[in-house]
Amino acid sequence: MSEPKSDFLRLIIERGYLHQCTDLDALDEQILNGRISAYVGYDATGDSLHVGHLVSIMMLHWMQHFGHRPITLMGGGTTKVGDPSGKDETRKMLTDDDITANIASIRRTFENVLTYGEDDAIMVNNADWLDKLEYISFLRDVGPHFTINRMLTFDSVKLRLDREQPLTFLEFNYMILQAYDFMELSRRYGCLLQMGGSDQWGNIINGVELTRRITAKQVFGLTTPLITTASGAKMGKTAAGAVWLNEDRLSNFDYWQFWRNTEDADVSRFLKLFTLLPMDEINRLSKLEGQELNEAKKILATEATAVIRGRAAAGEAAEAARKTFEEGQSAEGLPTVDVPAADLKAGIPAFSLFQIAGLASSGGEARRLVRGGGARLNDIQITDENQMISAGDAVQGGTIKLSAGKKRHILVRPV
RNA sequence: GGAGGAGUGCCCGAGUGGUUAAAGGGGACGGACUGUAAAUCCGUUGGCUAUGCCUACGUUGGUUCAAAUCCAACCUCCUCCA
Repeated sequence: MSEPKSDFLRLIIERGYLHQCTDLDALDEQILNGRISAYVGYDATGDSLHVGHLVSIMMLHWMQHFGHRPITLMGGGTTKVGDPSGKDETRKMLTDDDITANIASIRRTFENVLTYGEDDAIMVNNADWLDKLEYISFLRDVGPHFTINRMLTFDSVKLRLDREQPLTFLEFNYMILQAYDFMELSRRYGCLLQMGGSDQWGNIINGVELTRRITAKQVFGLTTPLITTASGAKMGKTAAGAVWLNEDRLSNFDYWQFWRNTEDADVSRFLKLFTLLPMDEINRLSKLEGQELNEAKKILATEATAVIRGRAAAGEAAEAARKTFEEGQSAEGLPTVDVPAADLKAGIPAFSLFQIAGLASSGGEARRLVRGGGARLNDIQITDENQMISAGDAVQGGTIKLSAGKKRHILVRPV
């Protein structure tokens, strides 16, 4: 395949977003011909996406950047069915209310990255059409285009069957519905392209083929690589769990810290994937070595945070980090936990307060933290796990700073 | 349907009557060293109203002073045969 001519494809290749594409040359031509619409589907199982979704979100952003129309498809309908990919167990069923709330919550993240509007990015919910499907007519329209033989060869199905894990008929239908989504988006919005992670390749292909067979239109699929860290770990796993994109799940400070703690070997790649910095700037930063590379990491952290949390939030997080780590003082931008003033007045044992602050998941863990010498109160090491901490320990600003290790800091605020 | 094997802590995996909250490894957390990196080294790693108590080795019941370990039934998975 020749070097693409469109800015969009050139950029995503240069920045490392491309894994596979159904027909790169033809897609390139379509993009050159004018504005296209492209979509990525997101599950509505949770109330926030996490960094694992970030690559595809960036793709949507770049789409819009180059004047195309990104569509965020929320799986309000498919979530009721459950994607069997990569799972051995059937998911618990969510209610319509849960799903609606999840979609609203996820949308808040997207609003920082995309511009929504009549003629801009749109968010659609596949429940809008899936909920209304009539079984027999749906079967007659779509059913003939899928053979069971082929469906059984798809990894999402095959893996489950190979392990003799139950796969319900409900879940078995997931891939058909996802394929149907693509066709529906093609019909409704002239959507030409579906993007997604490499694990979605099979599902995407189904949509491309179904659309071709029923509407005789060529649509395209494009996948992004699975991003792992240089050490081989899947990205975005921390002790606290996933690295959430929603602020109410993970503070701006902690989100910034996640990027700040990137391994040296990942800095260049992550700058390309997760920031909007121009390539010559990234190339310059990538040349930094040793201690200087820390500057690149700070830029990575701030820029990556700015994309998802906004420029202001990124700046505050960077400033809070600077004060905390470079000047060693407690800063306002640190994550804060509210504790009833009455409780604090009476005094709370140190181990208990660490647990309340979320720095330890159990009292025992908090006690161990203290015993190991990793617990600090207002930057002074705590030696007695039962030490009472009370309102009198509040410093300027009326908050109490707790630290677990060198990197995790929390301000406790009496309310 | 028949024969055999297996189910252990977050994960992998050792353990075949008491000294087992359960070896070892991974992961994670803390400490040292650094650059808020990696690598390395040290420590910790079920819960609690905590020098004690409670809960844990697929499930339920049983034997025993004492069970992850023995017995029975059941559930699940793997291999071979039909």
